[in-house]
Amino acid sequence: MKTKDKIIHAAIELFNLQGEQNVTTNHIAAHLGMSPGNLYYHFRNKEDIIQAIFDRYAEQLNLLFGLDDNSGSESVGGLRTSMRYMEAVVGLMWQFRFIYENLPDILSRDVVMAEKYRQIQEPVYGLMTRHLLGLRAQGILLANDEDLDALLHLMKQVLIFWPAYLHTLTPGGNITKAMVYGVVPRVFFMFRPYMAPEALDELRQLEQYFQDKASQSRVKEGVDA
Amino acid sequence: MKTKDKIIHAAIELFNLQGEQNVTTNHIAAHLGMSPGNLYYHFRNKEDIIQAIFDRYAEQLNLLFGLDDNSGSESVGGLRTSMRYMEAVVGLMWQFRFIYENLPDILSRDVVMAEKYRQIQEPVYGLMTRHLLGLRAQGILLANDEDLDALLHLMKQVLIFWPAYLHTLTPGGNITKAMVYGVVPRVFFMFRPYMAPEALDELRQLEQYFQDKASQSRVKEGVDA
DNA sequence: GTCTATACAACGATAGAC
DNA sequence: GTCTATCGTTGTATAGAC
Repeated sequence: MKTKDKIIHAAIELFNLQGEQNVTTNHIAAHLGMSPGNLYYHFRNKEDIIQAIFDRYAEQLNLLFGLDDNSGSESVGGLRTSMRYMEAVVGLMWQFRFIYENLPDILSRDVVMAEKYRQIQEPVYGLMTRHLLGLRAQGILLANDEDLDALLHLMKQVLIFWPAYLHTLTPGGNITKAMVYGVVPRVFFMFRPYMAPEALDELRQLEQYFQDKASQSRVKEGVDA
Repeated sequence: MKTKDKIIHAAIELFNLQGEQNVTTNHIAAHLGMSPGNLYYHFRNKEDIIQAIFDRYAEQLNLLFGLDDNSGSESVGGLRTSMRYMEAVVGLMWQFRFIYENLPDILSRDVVMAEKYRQIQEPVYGLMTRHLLGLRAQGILLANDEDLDALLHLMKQVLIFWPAYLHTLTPGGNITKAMVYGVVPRVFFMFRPYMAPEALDELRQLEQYFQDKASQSRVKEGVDA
């Protein structure tokens, strides 16, 4: 693994564990048994490191949501696809939780990153809009345009700030992957009043699936920290 | 006005305007045309100032939610009371928005404040639980215990992180009071599927009331910054 | 590429005169 | 109560040898 990658990796780990603001460039270097000077050979400054992490985040996001394949054949998908999206979100939320935990702070400190963030998120919400419209076309979701939009934005806010919310609830401040999975039933709860009765059964199954996931990761907690 | 109060006042203003972490004790002193030494005569350190602000916040919260009057005569109230609560929340969110905008950060930096925060919030959510149960008893709200609890926690998260969410949406990062009012229709939207049909009309009136409020403050924007 | 050593700036906080 | 002056610490970042 290249030194640059090692630094990025260590930075993510320390940021997640101790909070981005509590981790200095010296900490990162020390954690790698490396001199601060060496770190600055590979990165201009701390912001530069965070930006590199953001790029990784964007990469994974595009990959998981299939935003790269410009094959034009975007599968609308049913509730199974919704589930895949939720898994992607939860995975990213865990992997890059320091971003979610201090979003306003990180964005307000660097205008470039704020712009980058919005450009990363935008296509995802385009995709989600099309996905919800698809669910409605299939008769799974029963809602007018206005309600669909409200649901989308509500979901957006709840998802983005879920790690931050967990952070305020836990005294020590350390959240677990199982806790992150806890957002799924909440999102489903918001959609339930708008689900077609026939689809409720499948939704229940998906909810069960996520509950199992949550307990699985509760067992192997710390392994994939 | 006593110097101590002036400092608190200035601190709140600067924190709200520029973000708590971007405001140093020197900035506060300079803003008041005062020496740093003088500021430190009145407060032991920066945390001390923030704690004082927290105490003010708690005071106002207790006042607005009537948590002081231990007369035992807690009026359960209908939707008009819900409205009063919403106004209280929005008002506090605006007045102390820097707290809401960087909650995880502020709490993680100071364990004492984290505990204080939880002790401030707790009775409010007790009150809100009783209020929602009251609405159900009056036939305004139709939901089982589980759904009521889910609604409460969802509302809690949406409200607390509304200013932070707005912060991520606005490029400059400066939010307005009118924008803060925007959370009200979202909260109402979450409850709508569980409202009794007879109550929907009154809900619509309340929504109109808040829309007017929002445009009013849009006009006098900056006056009560 | 990596190290040691160090410059530099910012901020928090204090001492002591008035 | 308020000032001026200043210290100490910490974190960012660079210079220059290896």
